[in-house]
Amino acid sequence: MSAKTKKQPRPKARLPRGFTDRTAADIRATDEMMGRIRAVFERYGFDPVETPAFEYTDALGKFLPDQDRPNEGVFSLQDDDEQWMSLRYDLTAPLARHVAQNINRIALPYRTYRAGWVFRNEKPGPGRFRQFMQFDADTVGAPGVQADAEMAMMMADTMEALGIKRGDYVIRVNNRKVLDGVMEAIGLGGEDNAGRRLTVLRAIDKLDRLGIEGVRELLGEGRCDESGDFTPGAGLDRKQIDRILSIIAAARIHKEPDGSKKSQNTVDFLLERFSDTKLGLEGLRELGAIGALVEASDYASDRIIVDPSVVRGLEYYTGPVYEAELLFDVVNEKGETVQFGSVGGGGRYDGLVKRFTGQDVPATGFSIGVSRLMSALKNLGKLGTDEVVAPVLVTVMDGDTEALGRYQQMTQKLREAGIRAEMYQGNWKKFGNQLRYADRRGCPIAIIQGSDERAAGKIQIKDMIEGRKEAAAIESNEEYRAARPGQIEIDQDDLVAEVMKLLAAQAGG
RNA sequence: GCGGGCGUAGCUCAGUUGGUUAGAGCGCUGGAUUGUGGCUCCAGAGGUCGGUGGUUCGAAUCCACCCGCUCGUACCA
Repeated sequence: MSAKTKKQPRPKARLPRGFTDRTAADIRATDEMMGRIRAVFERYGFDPVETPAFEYTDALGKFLPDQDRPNEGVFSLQDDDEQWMSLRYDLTAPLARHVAQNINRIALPYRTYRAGWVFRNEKPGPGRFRQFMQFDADTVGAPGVQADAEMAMMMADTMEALGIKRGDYVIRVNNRKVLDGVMEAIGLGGEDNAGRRLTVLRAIDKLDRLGIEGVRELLGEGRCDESGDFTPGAGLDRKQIDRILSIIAAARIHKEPDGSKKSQNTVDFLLERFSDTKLGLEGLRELGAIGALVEASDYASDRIIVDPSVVRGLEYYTGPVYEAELLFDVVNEKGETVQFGSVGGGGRYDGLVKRFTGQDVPATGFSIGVSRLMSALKNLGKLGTDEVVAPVLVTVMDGDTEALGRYQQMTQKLREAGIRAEMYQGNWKKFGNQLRYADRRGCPIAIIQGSDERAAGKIQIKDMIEGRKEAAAIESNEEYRAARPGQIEIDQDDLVAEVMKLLAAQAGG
């Protein structure tokens, strides 16, 4: 036996991990969601703009393309001119590139939105994919906190446009300057401590999952998880830890529902204790201004609140940061309760355009995790309830060209009347298979015309839904096959009218 | 990265103390029941037993290493 006759191994039908196929229901649900989000953004006066999935790697971030791969975390490849290109990992960095490149043509402040797939080359997990969709809005060239306040309000409106009730979500607002100020005050300022500051921020970011005690461990010596793995901490002493914990606890202290003053109370509380650095004071004043702005439009207390524990994407944010959080529990397919937490967030990134142009172009924006939010909404029953009706199936009794032409003509007539319709394309010789197909596909109606009906100028139309009910009572096979449940005979000239009538009756009942 | 669990047909799994051509159910395809969804019956396709090396007369089974999946943890501009 030569190698030629040896069977070649077949490729395995499998997806790269962290990627997923989208079903018809997912696609339709996403389209519906995106339509609602878009309507809100348009109403706020934002215009769409789109950038491609690939960017030159240096435009995305901070990398040196002189290694085998520019950076973990992004998918990169080398173009035929040996330049490194990467798939975008968010929509903000490409927007900064677009604005920098077209700065002379764009009227600032530039209010813009876009949706698109982003890619992260990271280890995936449940609900975490390596390709997912984001929907972003940004205001570029707006230095004032009113732009940040408006973003938070638009996020709130978007949540409600998606059917999430007030009280089922909250927009939390913080300011990076506040935490930076505190860290400066406890001796973590300066270049030397950049690494420790990052460790501190990461520890705070885990508050939701690990609780206050877990964060305390991570701020100190470190934490040992249940698998025995040890995470080194920031190595702060007790006084420093208490100082940081007291600020992130401030939001909880002011959780009593005493109405619209909540955010102002939090800010006042923080001003009393944490205004010992210039940076921190500036941050708190900005937070106070945002609180006053959202309160003026009546978004305070139950929709947008100040919360000093919000950290967000650490690298490029320079001022206010905000995060949309779902407050209800979601039960997944396995019946487990999942806390969805953050479904979107953003903040001010004053330095991103400057990377390209050297000029200050302050900007603020946010991103909605469409895929994540969709699975939450799906579980909540807010989407996919009104299903698309499957097509009417025109069955095939005779497979010669002339007969096929007649069936095709019926199908076209239905389509011309605006009815979803298809002619059976499988093995027509097994009529049972045709109805089985119609059944599984969820077809509402099957159209049947054999030689008997044709000779009489008739057509049988079968109500698949009614037929299923009637068939359930039948036991013997002979009877079952003879019964033709749910079926009526009509004049073939009345096909379209009768189908429309039946569809309307099904939709009504 | 680190730690735990798991790899046999498209899916869910069985496979004796190591023993001959590796099985089942579901699904798929074709057929029977005059031209009707469920039911029943017949037939068929589908497997480098995750990979490589070793022990052995003989390995899906035992050993080593590797790979993959999965859960936790870390990372996530």
